[in-house]
Amino acid sequence: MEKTFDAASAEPRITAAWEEAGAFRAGANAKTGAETFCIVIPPPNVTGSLHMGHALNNTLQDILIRWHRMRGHDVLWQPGTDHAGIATQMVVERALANEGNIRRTDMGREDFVKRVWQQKEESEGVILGQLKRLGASCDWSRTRFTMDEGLSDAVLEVFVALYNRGLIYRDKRLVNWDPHFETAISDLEVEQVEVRPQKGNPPAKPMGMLWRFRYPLADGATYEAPVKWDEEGNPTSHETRDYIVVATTRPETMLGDTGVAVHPEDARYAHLVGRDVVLPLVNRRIPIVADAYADPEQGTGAVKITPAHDFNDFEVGKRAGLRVVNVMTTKAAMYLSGNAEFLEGADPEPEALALDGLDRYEARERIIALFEAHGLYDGADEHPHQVPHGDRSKVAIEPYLTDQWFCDAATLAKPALQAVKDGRTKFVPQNWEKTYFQWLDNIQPWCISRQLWWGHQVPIWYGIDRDHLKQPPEAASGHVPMVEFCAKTETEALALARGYYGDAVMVTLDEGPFAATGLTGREGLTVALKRDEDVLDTWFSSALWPFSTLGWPAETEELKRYYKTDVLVTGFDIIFFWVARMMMMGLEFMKDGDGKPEVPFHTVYVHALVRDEHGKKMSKSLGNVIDPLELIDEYGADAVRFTLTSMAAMGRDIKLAVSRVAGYRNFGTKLWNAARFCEINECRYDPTFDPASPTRPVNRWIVGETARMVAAVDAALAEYRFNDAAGALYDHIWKTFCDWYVELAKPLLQGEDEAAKAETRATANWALGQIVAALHPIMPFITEELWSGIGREGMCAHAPWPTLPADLIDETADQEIGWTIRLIEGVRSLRAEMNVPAGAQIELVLTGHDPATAMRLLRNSELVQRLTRLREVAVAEHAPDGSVTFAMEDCAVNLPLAGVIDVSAEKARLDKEMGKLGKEIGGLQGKLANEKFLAKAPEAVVAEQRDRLATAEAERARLAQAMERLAGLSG
RNA sequence: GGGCGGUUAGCUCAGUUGGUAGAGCGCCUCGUUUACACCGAGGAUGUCGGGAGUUCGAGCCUCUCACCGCCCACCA
Repeated sequence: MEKTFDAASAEPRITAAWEEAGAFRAGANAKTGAETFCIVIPPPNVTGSLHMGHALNNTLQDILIRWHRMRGHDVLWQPGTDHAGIATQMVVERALANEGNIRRTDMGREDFVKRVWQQKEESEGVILGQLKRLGASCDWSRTRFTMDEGLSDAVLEVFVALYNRGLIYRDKRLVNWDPHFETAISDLEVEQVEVRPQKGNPPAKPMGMLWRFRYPLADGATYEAPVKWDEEGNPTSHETRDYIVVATTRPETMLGDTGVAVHPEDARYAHLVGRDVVLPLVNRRIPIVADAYADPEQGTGAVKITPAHDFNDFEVGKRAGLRVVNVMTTKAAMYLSGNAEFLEGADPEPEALALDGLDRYEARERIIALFEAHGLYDGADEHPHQVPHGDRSKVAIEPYLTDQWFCDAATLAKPALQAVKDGRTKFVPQNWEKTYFQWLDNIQPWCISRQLWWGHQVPIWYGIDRDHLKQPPEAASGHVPMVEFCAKTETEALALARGYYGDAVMVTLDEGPFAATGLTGREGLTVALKRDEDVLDTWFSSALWPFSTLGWPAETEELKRYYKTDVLVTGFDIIFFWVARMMMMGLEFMKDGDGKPEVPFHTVYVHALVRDEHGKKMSKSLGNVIDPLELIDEYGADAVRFTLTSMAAMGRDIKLAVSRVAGYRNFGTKLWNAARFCEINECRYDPTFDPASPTRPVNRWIVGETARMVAAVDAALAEYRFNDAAGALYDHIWKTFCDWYVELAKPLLQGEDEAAKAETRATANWALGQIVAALHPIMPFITEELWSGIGREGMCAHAPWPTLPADLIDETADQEIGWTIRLIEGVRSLRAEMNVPAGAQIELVLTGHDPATAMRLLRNSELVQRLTRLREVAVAEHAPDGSVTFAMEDCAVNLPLAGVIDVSAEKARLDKEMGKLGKEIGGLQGKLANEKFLAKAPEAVVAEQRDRLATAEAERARLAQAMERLAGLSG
């Protein structure tokens, strides 16, 4: 064996061997009749590359998967990738721009989508290859893609079913509009960003301010407005005004104002309710209305109402019957000329019309200036506030009135809530349930349509309402009522349409671009159906992942066998996006054996997010990404995996320290060299070895320690305490096995007693085999290499998981070895403290012991001598003069150092030790003198304190004796 | 505004039913004795954020304050 494990060369070789053997196929290594264990991977974006979050997420899944597979369960880890609508479209558009400024719109939809597929084919292998480099043991033969044929079929099936159940519907309402991507997005894809007034004069962008504008009352009306108040808030002076002041953070939307609202009980304005104002610049008469939404404490108490560009205003407008006037394009530029809504009832100033086509921020600046020029500007205050932004585009979203498809999430949420309340699905850690409940309790309709080209196209075809078929085209040029045909295929849609129109009408498909006004029925009897151009939210298909990947809607063997799946492993950032929606869809479409709705998984394990050193989410745009592949290159996948596993306990953030990766690489090397040691000492594999058979305490001890370690790992993994599993392995391997067992075994392995040697060799190999197997789920590569290296047959990935009965733990051997270790540590410590030269051969004299202790020492004297470099070990009545001494619970250990010893230093040392013991004894005595403690504490605790006191007192007595001896010497 | 976390050694963090405070890294001393210098031996370092309470006993439970962070909703 080499001195170190060469991860860079071994990992690809091992990966290939696993693949060739089909080691990760569903059911591989399963015992007959074994229980199933299934995880569906959170599908990475098809154009993505492995980041730290993936590395953590997939390491944890792989640990569970490998653990169960080794235990002989029927395991499936279902892999795949996500088409990731907006993200992928963005990637391809950027690539197109780099290639020479071709825009998506110049290419046309068909060519563009073709181009995205091409990109998908190119990059899918990248992310999957990276998962393989991490060691992920998915059943790669079952890899799926959210837009492949089968999964698309599932999407259609679900859409049509939900449509027919009335749970998907089309609605015209305000949505979050992303002006960059020119699509609607869901509430979840919006993030609030605080905006503050920008520095500079003039500021780069007018924002973070609250501007006040005067809206003149119509017909020259005036009123007395209070301008000063006394301490009790009663007005003391008034002025005559012919205007009302409104305050806004979004001046540009004033072009679409259709009202001004005041609170019904606001005395300042009550008399104005019902009157009109003339909207400046636009010259549109708009009413002053009373609505409780207007907050007298906010701004001026009078609020401009723009139903087309604000969610609250939209509601106010509905209540007050106000018009909805959209003044922006899909790119959030001003849309004025040729905008019939805007022009109706208005007589815009030329300088207002000049704003047409301007970006909203530029328009804002110009409008403020126009108000100033017209003498209607009433000042402004700094007003930092939150502005919604698109999470992908990072631009401010615009509330926008459009037709969109919605999913009735509130209805679907009910069973999803109940399932968690009933414990049919559990969150680990449990506190995430609260987050889940909170969101589902307040869930809004889910906007599922996107105005993108990359995704599952909405399976809806439109045809003109049959009662309007006979109208001449010119009469139908406005809003023509349409009917929807929802079907999985064109053929089915045509059939539905034929049923609707009857035999007298010819129904065809129109492949041309969609336009609502073009949907006229042909005079005579032909209707051309047009398909809805929108695609579905990516998460719509992701929501089906746990059953669509298993073959649904076909009733496959895998679906029967592996649904419901076992545990979903994910970060908390997608509980809403993904977990909740999988719950909804699973419960809506899947049934258990009794025909009852079935959850997609019984456990959701929520892990932390890997963040940068400042606790920020790693992201390309921030440039704070640590690339897991670079870490794998440098330290190997095992080290990266072990690092992430050992940090899995952290609450919400993992701040990655590269130094730890190096440390765990060293840990692998340590194990590697322990295996080398065994090889050099001919510790060969003995298939007939029975771990209960060793007779030497050292061997019995390591068997017991191994059993303890495996039990700890099992218990930890069963409760998803990954870091505890890693910790148990780390301690056992480094401290117990390498630091102590290997050292304690050396005398036996290198001694003359052939029987002891044979037993130790077999035990060492056995213990190493257990270690390698138990470590495999976390460090699959080095363990796979070692498995054959220590003479085992087959793959470590299919090795039987260690099962060690607790009766392998031998208390007697534990005590003997534990005592010996403490003795060795004591001697070493004393030698170091006394500055005894490393080469100095000194002796040890035991005093104050009973015969059993003496025997114990003599049984282990060879070990003790060797590990502490002693010339001789002896027992005596009295310590030799000039000894330094330390106390154990059942003896005093003396090292005669005549001539070397510094008497006063030794006295000081003993003083210090006795002081420490005295303090402990004082505390224990106090406790044991406390009647309440004796009365109320459990007996075991009281007994433990008594033992501890006795030990401490005995040790102090031994040190006191040593002190007396020293007193007889000079110094 | 609602909710959830965090505050433990110089740094990054563990600490599972309350019962002698731990790890890794870093630091100091010694050491290349044939598994390993990606190493070994020894060592130093903590009013467990502040305060109060419950308890025989609190890092852990309760209350409160402070600071840091996240999520949700919303403030024209």
